[in-house]
Amino acid sequence: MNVQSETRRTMDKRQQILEATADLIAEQGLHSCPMAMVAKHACCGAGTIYRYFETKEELVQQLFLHLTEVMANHCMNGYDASAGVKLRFYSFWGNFYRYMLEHPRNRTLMEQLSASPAISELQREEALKPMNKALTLLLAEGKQQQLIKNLPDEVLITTTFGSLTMMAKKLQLSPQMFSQAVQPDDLLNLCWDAIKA
Amino acid sequence: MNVQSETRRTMDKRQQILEATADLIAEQGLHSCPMAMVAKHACCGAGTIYRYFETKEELVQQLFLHLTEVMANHCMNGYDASAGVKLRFYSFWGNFYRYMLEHPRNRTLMEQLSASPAISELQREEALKPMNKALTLLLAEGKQQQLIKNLPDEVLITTTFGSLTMMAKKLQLSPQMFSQAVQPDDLLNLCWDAIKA
DNA sequence: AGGAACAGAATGAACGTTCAGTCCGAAACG
DNA sequence: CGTTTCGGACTGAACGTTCATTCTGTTCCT
Repeated sequence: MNVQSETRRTMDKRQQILEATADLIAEQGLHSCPMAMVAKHACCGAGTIYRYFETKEELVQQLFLHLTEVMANHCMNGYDASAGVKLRFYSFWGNFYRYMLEHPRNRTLMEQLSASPAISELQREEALKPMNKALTLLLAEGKQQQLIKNLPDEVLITTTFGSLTMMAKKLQLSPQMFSQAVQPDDLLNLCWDAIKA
Repeated sequence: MNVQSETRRTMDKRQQILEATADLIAEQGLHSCPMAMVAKHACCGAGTIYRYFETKEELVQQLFLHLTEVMANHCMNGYDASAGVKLRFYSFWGNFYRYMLEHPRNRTLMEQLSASPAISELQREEALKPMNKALTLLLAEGKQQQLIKNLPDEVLITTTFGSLTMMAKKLQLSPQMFSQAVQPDDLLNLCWDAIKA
């Protein structure tokens, strides 16, 4: 058996366990997802999980890293680094917002894990670095062209991130509170108005 | 013993237990705050807690309600319902943001409890209703005067709330990421620009 | 004295983790 | 080619720990 298929076989079960964990945490919360139930949902014995993850804590951390990576990739979908500042802003954050809306399970998970002490702040920062790289370039260009407020990048990123995240959360948890449909473009306009000079 | 002092005496111990719970959850997270430790920090026996709260779950819910109420009150500090729209906006959200910055423990708590299945979405909505009442009036007036975008109130509130909440969180958890000091007024300007027509 | 409030040891359930044994495919051997 | 041996992936019952909750005896107040 070559390395490739060995890796594949291993990855598959690992992936099953990660998926099972994701489903359970999203549905019931971190504290009511016993390893025995993860095992059941992943169709394996409890002991098997420990062949792939040293502890439950590590399992959860790996899940978080996996999620973040997938999300960051979605944000960069069709991102044209040579396009204009405003267009790139809409592309990036539009991808982000749509991802959150279309993957409520993952949205819930990221929220739960981001609030949990199971994930250290350092891990969170590390996981988001790739996302921030593209944004830093974007904002630098925007500031230079005087399109964007001259505030620290972290402020511009954090406020936009916060707005869209909270909106996606509200729409998922209390859709009945929104009498009219909410257009993603309205939100992006709102975020753009916030940071534009 | 009259009703008043009976209430007072009871409230004091109840309060101690709530405070102890708040400290422990904020420091270690919901899952690592055993009742025995709550009792120790509240300087009482474990059994005593059950004289004031039926279960741990109820204790946590009461804590959440208490926190929300205190915070909502702070937001209304010095709120002059007859002042102009923009001024009221700055007053309300300025109070909110400052409260979050100055009470990091409570901020962390609200975040943890808001993400936890221990608190139902219904409870969360109920708790925030008083806050929303003032804001609804404010936004209606702003829209009428064409100062504010004609979007659903929930959108305007949620995005502002999200921005400020996320900023307070970032500043608390990763202060080193902000090279320059962040002026609250800069943030409020940013939020105002977001929602202004 | 009598009753309410309290403390903390006792209880039992739930959970993460371990480990002794099973299973299965691949190599080694006849 | 058929049989045996081997190794490691896998299982799930069992273990020890931790925790919420209860219970029983004690203290405090009137």
